[in-house]
Amino acid sequence: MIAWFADAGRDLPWRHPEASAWSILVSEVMLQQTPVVRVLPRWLDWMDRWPAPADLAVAPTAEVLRAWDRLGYPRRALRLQECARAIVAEHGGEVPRGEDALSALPGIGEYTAAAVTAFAHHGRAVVLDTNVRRVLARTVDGAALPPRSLTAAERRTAARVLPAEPARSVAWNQAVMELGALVCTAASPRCEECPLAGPACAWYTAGRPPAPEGSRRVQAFEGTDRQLRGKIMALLRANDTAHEKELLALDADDPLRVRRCAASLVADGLAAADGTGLRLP
DNA sequence: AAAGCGGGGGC
DNA sequence: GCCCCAGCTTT
Repeated sequence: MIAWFADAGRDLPWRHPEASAWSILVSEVMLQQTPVVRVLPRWLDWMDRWPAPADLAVAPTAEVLRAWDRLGYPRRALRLQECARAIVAEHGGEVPRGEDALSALPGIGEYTAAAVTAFAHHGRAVVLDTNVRRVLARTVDGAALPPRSLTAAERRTAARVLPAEPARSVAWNQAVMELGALVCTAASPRCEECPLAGPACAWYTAGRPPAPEGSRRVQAFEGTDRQLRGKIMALLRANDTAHEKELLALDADDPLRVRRCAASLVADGLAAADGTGLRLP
């Protein structure tokens, strides 16, 4: 798998040796639930503008939200700025080492703390993202897909198969994640390209049995508050402000819903009240 | 453990 | 139209 990665792995800027720990942390936050191809241009622009935590810490939040653009889940942008401020205030402007210290930062959870430890600090950490979980579910458990939410059993499995030697564990984490992203994909895995196709993969050996019916249920999006919040944020990014009339026009049939979403954006710190309308914070 | 939280691209 | 994407936070 590590040999496969050396040959087939993508050349991504946050994987370059000169990438700072902060730039790697930023990439990990942007990549939370967002595909690489969509992150790439935003990350380049972001790191150009705010190369260090101290730069982002003092940036106007409205500008931060505009730079986040349409990466989705804009609360991540707020958390990232809070994270930068915490790093400046509590860690002298340097990304702290250790998963506990990292997890204590805003917007940094179990996965991101492990990923920063592995990829920025080259330490041994159990990195369990959606790709790693799927590869382990297939190779170790012979299942088409991992459980819906991360289980203790998955953590045990991952800890057991992770190489003991730190440098090798980093290479392993990088390789298995990339294998899941490029080859061992959720919908149509390319087993013919996979270095593990054969006895190394329990699922392949079992004849690639399908996942149980209805084991996945995606969140609805059309017509949800999430979608309307997104539309409101798009207005604010474009114009800085949105008048009440523009907001209500986003869902002419349900002014209550518009007000509810506007209020929730204010509560989240993503927008501020501006007369009867909204503006970026 | 489940729900809420964006947005876009692949099939 | 459905499914998925380098998850986190709150309930």
